[in-house]
Amino acid sequence: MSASSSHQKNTQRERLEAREQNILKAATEAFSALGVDGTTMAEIARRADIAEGTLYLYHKNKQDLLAVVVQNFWAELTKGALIAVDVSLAVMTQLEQLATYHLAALIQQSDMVGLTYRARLRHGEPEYQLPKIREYVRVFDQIMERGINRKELSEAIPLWQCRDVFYGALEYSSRTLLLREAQFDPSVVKQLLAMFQPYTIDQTPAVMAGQKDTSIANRLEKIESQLAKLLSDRESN
Amino acid sequence: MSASSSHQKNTQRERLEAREQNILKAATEAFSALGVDGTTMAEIARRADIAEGTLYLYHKNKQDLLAVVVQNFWAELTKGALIAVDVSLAVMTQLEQLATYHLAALIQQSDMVGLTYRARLRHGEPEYQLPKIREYVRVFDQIMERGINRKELSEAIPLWQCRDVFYGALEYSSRTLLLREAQFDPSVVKQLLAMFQPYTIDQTPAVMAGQKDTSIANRLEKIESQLAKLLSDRESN
DNA sequence: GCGCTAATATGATGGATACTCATTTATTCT
DNA sequence: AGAATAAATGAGTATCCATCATATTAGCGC
Repeated sequence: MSASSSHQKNTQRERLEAREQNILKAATEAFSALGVDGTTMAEIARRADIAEGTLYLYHKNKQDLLAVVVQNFWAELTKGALIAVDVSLAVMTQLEQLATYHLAALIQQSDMVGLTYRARLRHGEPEYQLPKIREYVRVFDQIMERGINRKELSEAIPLWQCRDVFYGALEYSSRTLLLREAQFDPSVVKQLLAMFQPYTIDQTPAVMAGQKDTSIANRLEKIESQLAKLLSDRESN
Repeated sequence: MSASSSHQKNTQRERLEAREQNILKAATEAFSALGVDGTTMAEIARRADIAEGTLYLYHKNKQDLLAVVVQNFWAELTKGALIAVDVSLAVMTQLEQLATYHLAALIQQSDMVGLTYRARLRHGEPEYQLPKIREYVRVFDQIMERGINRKELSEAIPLWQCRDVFYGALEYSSRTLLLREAQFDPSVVKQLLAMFQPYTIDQTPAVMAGQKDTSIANRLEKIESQLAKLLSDRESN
């Protein structure tokens, strides 16, 4: 019996955890499918197979439950982002990986993005941002910080401004892509990265610059120096 | 009395219009101050000095009233934007004017931006955008279109992608500025414009190009003219 | 001015729902 | 096993959106 009892204790804890997860899953699916206003607490309880009152043992109110759902979404997104980015590669490549992952995720899970807007609107607290979202955005910051540390990115612009342009452009792009019912479009990422090209610092040392470097800045620089040489040669003649 | 009667008819129409405006004003202030969920239809009716039922003669339901409030906001914003932009100036200057106006307005009226997110979330219709918002965004498009027509902007990038980066960056910047409780920051606009510099086509003739211009377009142009000169010299020799 | 019709306004009422709480059920501890 | 504690329940309450039968007002021919 003591073994059975300890086993029961275990399953009890597990059951609580499982119930918590059940509620989260039920709420996520309901909110996602029916919208916040279209989802009643009764419906969530029904889907989680518990009584309505039980919901309030786990979450203070509907708004709180929504916040948990949304936070969970962004936490998962952060996990995925960290996997999608290969830290060993060039920083611009990392940015491309993250941008691609981000844009695709936002489009694919646009309903969750909608819920996010709704969850942010707590009244009273002045423009509060959910911690898990902040954490996600930090993934962008970290890559750019890394770029500066590795001297692959110019320090000319404040990091947060770079991040705002990058992140904001992607977020809005996902909205317009959805509006035109379009799928993920890699050219959006390409163009955005191109705009950051001027702030990159080329890593290939002059010695091993045998292979082509197609960055515009580099090609221009090479042409300019060649021209300058030609002109000075001409003058000396 | 016929004069009085016609006058009354007039004031009657005016009273209807005035009542409409009263409701709009009351709803705007209430939503803005108390949030959507914090505002009851009774409260709006009280502020507009009418009975609750009367509200429904002017607006189908709460969500509809919110939509009207939000649409009105963006319509006003569009008016202001058209005034803030001087069409006779260089396109990049127009973009700077619009960006400045836009960023300042979003920060100053952040509550309305919050309401906008809420109004967009009609369930059923798939990711619908309010027409007045679309109209506002078109102001951005028009400037860029003008830039291409005037050969001040490169056609290299699809216009809508440019617009997305520009608009999205500003929208997100306003959010982060609010989060750090900062005021309007002109450097945000400056930096954003700088990122579009590579896509501008310089208008100043080569003669007055004394001062350094590091834009890629300009450097290219200079190279081209130098090359042309070299070649023509070679031929004449 | 006066009735008649149409338009407009009202607020009591219904229905729905978020949240509470007294009671019941399950689990833990001795 | 039995007391004590924790968890779950669902009927009940307050609130709020939206409706609708009724009341008020305006328009208009005479």
